[in-house]
Amino acid sequence: MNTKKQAEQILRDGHVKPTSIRLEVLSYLLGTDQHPCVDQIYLDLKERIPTLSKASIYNSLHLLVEEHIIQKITIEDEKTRYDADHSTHSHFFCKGCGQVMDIEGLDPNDFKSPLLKEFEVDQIQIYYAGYCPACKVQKEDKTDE
Amino acid sequence: MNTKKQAEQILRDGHVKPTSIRLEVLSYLLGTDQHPCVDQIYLDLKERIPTLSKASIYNSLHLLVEEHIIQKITIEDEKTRYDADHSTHSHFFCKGCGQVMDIEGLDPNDFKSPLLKEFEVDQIQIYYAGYCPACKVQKEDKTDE
DNA sequence: TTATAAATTTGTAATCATTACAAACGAGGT
DNA sequence: ACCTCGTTTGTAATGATTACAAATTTATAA
Repeated sequence: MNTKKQAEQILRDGHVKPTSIRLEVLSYLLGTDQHPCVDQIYLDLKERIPTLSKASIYNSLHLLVEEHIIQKITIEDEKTRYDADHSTHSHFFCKGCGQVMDIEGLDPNDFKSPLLKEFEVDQIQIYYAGYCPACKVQKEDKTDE
Repeated sequence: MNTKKQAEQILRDGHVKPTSIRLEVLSYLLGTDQHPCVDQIYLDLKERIPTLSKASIYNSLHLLVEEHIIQKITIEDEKTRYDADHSTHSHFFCKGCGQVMDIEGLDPNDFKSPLLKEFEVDQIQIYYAGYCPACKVQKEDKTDE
């Protein structure tokens, strides 16, 4: 559970200088499955690093995305979320609780349309929207109370 | 090729009052495969309707999305695009020319992960990012000239 | 260690898409 | 023609993101 060590290794492997803020941001992302937005990352890290600036979060995130170490999730249009897992997997956005969760169990090769033969595909993002199990039940029970 | 008539029919079928701006917006979307953003729609329609306000474009688009007549495309994070085709199909975003194009030839049923059994899935969006055939060639030829 | 250069981080101001909202407008019914 | 209600408009507010210069830290060389 040493995300700091893990982060340092990933940065070195990617030939990105492991500065303090980069380590903090990547380590934070490695330690959560919540797909946080910039504000969430900022507020949580700010508690331990009072001098932290939001611009630094943006700097680090942009660099990490460019270097393909993390990925952007643009499932909602108001704000961008970030994910330390840059492999091809899909996300579910719950309209009820607003959470974004990982959906596994899909083979990325299923998404290679023959129409893409002539394209260079760098990234595949699959988004589902709807209601997660908990919110679905709650919605159906809205006749009570 | 009468997108105005088509738009009117779709609005009536969806029990949405076919006001002038709604007809203009839906008709515009039906007549293009460019997945335009709000500004594009606004600028193009403004030429024929000088009194047009951007707020009206937002009003109409929001209503049409709510009524499932069109769909939002949030493949880029700076701006939202819109598509009159609300069926499940995928989009390719070209990092070279910035275009968003439709990719057909994928069966939506392939995307039903067993993990989603307990979920209520309202929408599936599949995004590819990379380089389209034209931009791919151009990129590879960058040694010339 | 100290001096110097380079990169990073910070704070603030600017930008830009989107939202909020009140006033003006327009179609349908009386 | 008048009234009413929903639509459209214009403008101001919001909020995420970007730009950028100053302050700070890190790396390098003497």
